[in-house]
Amino acid sequence: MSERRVRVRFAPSPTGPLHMGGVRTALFNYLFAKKNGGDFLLRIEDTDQTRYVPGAEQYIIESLEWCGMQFDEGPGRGGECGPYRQSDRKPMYRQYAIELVATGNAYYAFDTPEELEAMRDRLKAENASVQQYNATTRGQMQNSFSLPADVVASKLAAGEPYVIRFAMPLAETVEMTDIVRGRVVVNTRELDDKVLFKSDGMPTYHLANVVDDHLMSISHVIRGEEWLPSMPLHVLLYRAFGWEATMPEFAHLALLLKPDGKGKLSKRDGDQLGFPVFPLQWTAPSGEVSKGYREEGYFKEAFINMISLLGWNPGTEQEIFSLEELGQAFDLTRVSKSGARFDLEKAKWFNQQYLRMQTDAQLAELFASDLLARGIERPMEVLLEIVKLTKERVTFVKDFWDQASFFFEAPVSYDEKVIKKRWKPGTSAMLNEVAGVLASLDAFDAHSAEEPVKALIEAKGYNMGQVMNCLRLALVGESKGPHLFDITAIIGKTETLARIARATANIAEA
RNA sequence: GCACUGUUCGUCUAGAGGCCUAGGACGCCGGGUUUUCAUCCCGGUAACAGGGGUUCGACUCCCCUACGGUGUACCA
Repeated sequence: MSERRVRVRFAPSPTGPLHMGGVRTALFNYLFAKKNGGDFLLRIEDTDQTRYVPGAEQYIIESLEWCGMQFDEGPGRGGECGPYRQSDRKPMYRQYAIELVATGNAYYAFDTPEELEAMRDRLKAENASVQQYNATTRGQMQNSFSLPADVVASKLAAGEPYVIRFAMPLAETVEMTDIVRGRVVVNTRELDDKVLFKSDGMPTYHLANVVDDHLMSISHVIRGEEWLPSMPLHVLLYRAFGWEATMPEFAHLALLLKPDGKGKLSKRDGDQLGFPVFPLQWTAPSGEVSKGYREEGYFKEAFINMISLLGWNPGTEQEIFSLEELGQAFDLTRVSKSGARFDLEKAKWFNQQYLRMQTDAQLAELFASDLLARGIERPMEVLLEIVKLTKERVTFVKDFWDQASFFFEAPVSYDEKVIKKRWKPGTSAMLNEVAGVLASLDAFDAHSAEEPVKALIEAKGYNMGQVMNCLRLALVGESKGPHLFDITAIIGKTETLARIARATANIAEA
């Protein structure tokens, strides 16, 4: 058993963009594969053509790529067990369903949707505890267990629509082991005769999933908790096929919850929640656009790191992990049993941590493209200086503009609160004196400018705080930013003097 | 309704019967550094859902209740 090669798969259905919960499921699969030197496959489960959304599959692949989770086998990448899209595997499934019929584990059913509804209504009216197609009700329905063999044969020969249902045992205890939850016991009396093969010729999730996992030699099924209730069906299918010896181990992950604690996070939440639920921006066929972490300015490393710690922890106090490190540290047995709620503040903190890990040159490069979008171009040396001075006060690359726009544009307004507090009578005159000192300088680097200004303030007995803050107001427009003379050095003498002149001319003394 | 599943600070979590006066992180609050803002440093706030057992001893084991989640489709 322990000799078995680890092979896991992420098996989304292309009914829309992948949301962060899906990304986390993919990530845990990926990390488990890395940890165990195994394979990570991508399989597209598109057995429901009515829910197919154009672009969704591409979106899923792009998302995995952005996150750095390269799959070893999958659509567009190939592999020994292809194809990896269930619609492309369609011809393979029927024989498995028929095999189950032959062994008495499944049967043909001819009931129409109306008949099914009638059955459920009737059982409901009788106050039955369950309204299901199962061992006790199937005898009253239209199927190959209840109908005479010749009738069934003629219906099939006549091409009448049918489905193939699993014959769930009447009352049998199924004991299973889940890596996250431990032992799970269910009695089959609670389960129904699930449709395995649909009348449109496609398998349902249950059949396709089990058959493909078997054919692809999947060793561990790591999926969302919404599948926990169907684990017994799947286990029974493995038994019915005689594949129990190579049945994968199961691990059901607790779901990501909505921030208000009302249900699981779903695709439909879009960005109604005040934060993105998708890794990448998504434009629905309707034209509606949902935000993505990538477009919001998150580093993918921060996104992955943040998501990895939702429902898992390494057991140490380390919180910052590269994808590589996660692959070393990951352990399925340390996955928590309860659902996790995402915290935007923590996500921002992660991004800030990763932003600080970037080199100044990388940040300058990123800032440069942001500036370019604003029509601003500056030499890289200058941007490098600005980045060094402001990187400690930003969380996202896009924040650089808020923290550094005054390096490029003179303030258009002045913070009223600062004016009220600092711009006392005589301020303009003081600043003009400072301007006079600055105007006389030859060298204009931070040190050369700072010393004479301070000397002036001390010689005249001015209030250092008042002069400096007012000078900052003139240059920046508000009370923020790096060391004042680092600013003057970058914007230069001409611009510095111009801003002082404009401020003294425009700000009224309180 | 029924089945399954879960429940430690606001949030993510540590805790596998005595190491717990329940630890960390984010947030928040206070203080210090900074002539501004931010950073940084220091400190603080805040939780074992409730009730029964078992045990010398329960956050840890069992039962019940409450609350939450998922499932109950020819959807995945």
